[in-house]
Amino acid sequence: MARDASVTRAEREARERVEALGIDVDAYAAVSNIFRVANAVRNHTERNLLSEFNLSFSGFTVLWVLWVWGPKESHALAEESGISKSTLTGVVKTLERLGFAARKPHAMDGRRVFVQATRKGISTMRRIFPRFNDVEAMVTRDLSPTEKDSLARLLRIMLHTLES
Amino acid sequence: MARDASVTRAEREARERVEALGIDVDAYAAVSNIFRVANAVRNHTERNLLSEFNLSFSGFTVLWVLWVWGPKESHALAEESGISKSTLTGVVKTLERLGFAARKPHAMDGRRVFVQATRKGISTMRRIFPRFNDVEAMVTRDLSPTEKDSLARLLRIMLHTLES
DNA sequence: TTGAAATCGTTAGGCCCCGAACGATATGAT
DNA sequence: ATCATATCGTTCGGGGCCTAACGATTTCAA
Repeated sequence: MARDASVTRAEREARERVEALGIDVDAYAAVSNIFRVANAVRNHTERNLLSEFNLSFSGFTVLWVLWVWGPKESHALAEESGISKSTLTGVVKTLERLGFAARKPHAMDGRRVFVQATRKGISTMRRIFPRFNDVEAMVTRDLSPTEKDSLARLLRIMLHTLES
Repeated sequence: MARDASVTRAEREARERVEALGIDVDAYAAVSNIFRVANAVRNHTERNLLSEFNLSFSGFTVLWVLWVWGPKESHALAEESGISKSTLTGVVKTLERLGFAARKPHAMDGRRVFVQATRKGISTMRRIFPRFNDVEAMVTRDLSPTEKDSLARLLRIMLHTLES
């Protein structure tokens, strides 16, 4: 089947409803499709892969960060995972219950806490990540390598805009 | 300032850690950046705009669908909003409490329920949406119109892939 | 016409999500 | 040495998010 880049029905309806308001339609189309894709991929991954390991998407993300970066302090781990400190507290509790991560107090500073992946957490990530990447490859299978690269590049520009 | 499309520190670290595993790096970069941007924009919007109206991002989305499409049955409204039926039940409760939406029983079928935006909901959307679009324009301000269009097009291809 | 099957929206249970407030700890100026 | 200030991670309260199970209703075949 030829790949399909046509505007979805929802998007078309929305355009008509909103056209009169002096809206930046290009910006709307770009951003709303980011949400749609993120939502769809997240749900697909949770249902078809992560549920098998009792991991939420956030749990997976946090464990992934620990795997890539090694032990991290809570505030940095939350920042890197894109969630708040208070959310991280709950997610780490879940990861501890599953045996995937552990807390470690800071030697010099009684306020700080390190979080690290356990051996079980690491070996689990080694099993999950290739399959997670299979999903990433699947959802981008109708894009050429150049287009994937271009997509990532455009999104990176947005990230830098947001950070400034 | 010249716009910045450089690879973020996190992404660079991840690549090094993961390179050995035979990973599709282009797919990884594209998908992970979609999540990063979606997360950042969602949080920014909730904090700086929607909180003013006591709306969550989902509440906004549902109200937006009702505004664009008019009254809808629950299952279709959930589908269109990208959330489950059970989540919708809670979100509509909140919208009702805020006076933005109302339930209406189906005349012929006792199982079905219509949800519609109230006058207050509609007038509120007319105030919010242009400001929401301002955010969309802001986060894409470093992309040319052609690039925004290209971004939306690539994402649409992914959406169609996911739906098939 | 009646009973099994399908289809609604809701509820139950468990986790994620945030901001605000809190207690514990550390820092730094006096 | 002390005490105000800053900075940790956690708790609290209120929503959002899912799947599974449920009650109510409708459909349709026997």
